[in-house]
Amino acid sequence: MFKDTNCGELRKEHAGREVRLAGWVNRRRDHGSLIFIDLRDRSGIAQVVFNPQTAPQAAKMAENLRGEWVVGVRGNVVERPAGTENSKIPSGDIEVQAVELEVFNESKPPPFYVNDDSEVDEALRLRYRPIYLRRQRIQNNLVLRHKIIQQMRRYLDTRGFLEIETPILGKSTPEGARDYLVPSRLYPGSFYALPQSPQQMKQLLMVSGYEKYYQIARCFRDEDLRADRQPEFTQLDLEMSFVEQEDILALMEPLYTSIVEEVTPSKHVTKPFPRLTYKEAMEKYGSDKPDLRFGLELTDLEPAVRGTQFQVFRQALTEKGVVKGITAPGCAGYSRKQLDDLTQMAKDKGARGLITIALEPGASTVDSLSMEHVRSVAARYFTIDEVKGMAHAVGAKPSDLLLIVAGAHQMVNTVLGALRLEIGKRLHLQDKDHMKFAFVTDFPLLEWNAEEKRWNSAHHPFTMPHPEDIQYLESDPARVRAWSYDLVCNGIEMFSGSIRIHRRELQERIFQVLGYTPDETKEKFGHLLEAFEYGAPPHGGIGAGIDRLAMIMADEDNLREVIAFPKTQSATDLLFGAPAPVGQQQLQQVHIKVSPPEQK
RNA sequence: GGCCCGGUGGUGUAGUGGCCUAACAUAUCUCCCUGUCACGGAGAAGACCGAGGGUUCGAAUCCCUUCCGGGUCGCCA
Repeated sequence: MFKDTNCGELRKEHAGREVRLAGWVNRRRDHGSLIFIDLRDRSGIAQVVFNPQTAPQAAKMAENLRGEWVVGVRGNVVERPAGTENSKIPSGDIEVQAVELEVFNESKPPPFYVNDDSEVDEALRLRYRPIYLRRQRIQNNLVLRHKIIQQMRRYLDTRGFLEIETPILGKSTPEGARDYLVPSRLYPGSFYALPQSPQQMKQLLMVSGYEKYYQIARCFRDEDLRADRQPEFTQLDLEMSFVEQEDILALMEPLYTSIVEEVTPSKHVTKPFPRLTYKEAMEKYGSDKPDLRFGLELTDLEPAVRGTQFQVFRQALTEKGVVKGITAPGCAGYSRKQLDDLTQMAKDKGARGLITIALEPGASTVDSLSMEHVRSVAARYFTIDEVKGMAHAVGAKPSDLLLIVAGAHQMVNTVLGALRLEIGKRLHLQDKDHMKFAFVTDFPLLEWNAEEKRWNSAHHPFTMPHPEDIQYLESDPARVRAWSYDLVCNGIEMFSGSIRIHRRELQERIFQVLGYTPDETKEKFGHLLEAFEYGAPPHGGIGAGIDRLAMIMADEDNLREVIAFPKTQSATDLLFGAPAPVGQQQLQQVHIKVSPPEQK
């Protein structure tokens, strides 16, 4: 070993000891003859002093050191002279007086600063990833990620779970995201697909009697990227036999609370996790993954405006739509521009428009409001009682702003949900140190795909319908609730899971509702259906995004900061240059002929 | 595929029609400095403004095309 001590672990107790350190030159302070080096390794930083009087040769060499050179130092740990301690670093009470210096490797000036957290162009972060990964911040993030995964393994191991690996080379299945394909050399024209998740594999493991399975599984989806979506990502994939929904939730809640408590104790977790049904989530928050760190709930305003003369509301109500609103506290003073921005946002999400009503602070209470305190483009259509009624309903006070959307039920919820988040953001109601988890249950089993004119699985086709609703599978598919559940946190989906179907007949019925012919079903899912004929236990599980969990625990707003080697938004790897063309010979081996894309 | 934002010395920014022969900070190089810790001081070098085309007497700045990065809608069972 070139080192016997980690830089960041040196403390007062080590004074008097001779140590060998090795690491990178984080900073150099050259005082002419005295030279200070901040030496950095994974553990942190230690100050090394080169004194020409005590170690002339090392001091001479030290004059040439520059940032990011890799060096080894032999020296003596001493307490710093009184008054020169540095309280900013843990090893700041001591320093190492160098006796001997060895340069393992020099470094060109790095393409960006390693020793601070300054902004770096994303392309540079990716192009020079090995250097970017030296930064303290991302090292912390990767350590945090490691700890999350360790806690998962620890927790599940003590509860009798087995970690079992499943293949990466699998078979393409319909439904879901676009697959990444891998051509077969031995079978011309045939392809493997990389798993979108090990869903069917883990269900088969249940059939095999493993009862409690998990895996830290890499998943692949060939869809467009987002700040919180990479083409390959990591899931905690988990499945259990002989369980009901309640058993899974009871297992998962302590897992997540223990992760946060162990890994980021400074963050606050609300226990127990609140639960809401999909319906409640949509009605109150306009989202199936609500951010519960703040209120501003959506409220039905129909009772307050039932008799209104305002045509927009009347029409919405006659057409079986709804009128709902939220309060933006203290926003009555919003400018025309700010209101226009909100209106535009509402329109982008599908609303015909947005009704804003500013309650100016002139009145002391809602009841003492008069029309002169009400600022709204629709003011002249409302009676003061209607305004008061709406204000009471959404809990608004003078100086607040009401945002109201009328129209089709679902659209109104979605639009107000987006506005709610926007107001929450503007008013800084999203506390990063609060991990507000919640379970969302009772999702619909199916969703109508208007484009393809057929029913899609809301979760996936293996989800167990609510037993009470099975009778409506064919007659009223939209009415069927699923035995599925999500965990959300701060407006982000943390995991998604369900109780699965374990009987062939029911699974076949579902495929039929999804529009598959018996032949297609047999061809695409025969292996699973067959397995169900040999004693499949009731089972269920989850798939949990590990990258996203790490992201919010690390206070990052982009997945790339918690992944060592991420891809760009256009799914390229700027470090390796992937994807890249391959030679003719390689293509021939896998029987691929490339046809160039059509010219525009 | 649509929409939006960005690309200026190594890095991060400023400059949005003439004052730009492009500014500032930092990094780099040279010299000085024995208690600094984002050390300090003096000096030097370094970009023709992502690329191509156009408008104009004049373009980093306006327009078009294109490349790259980012955000977002669609998409993501």
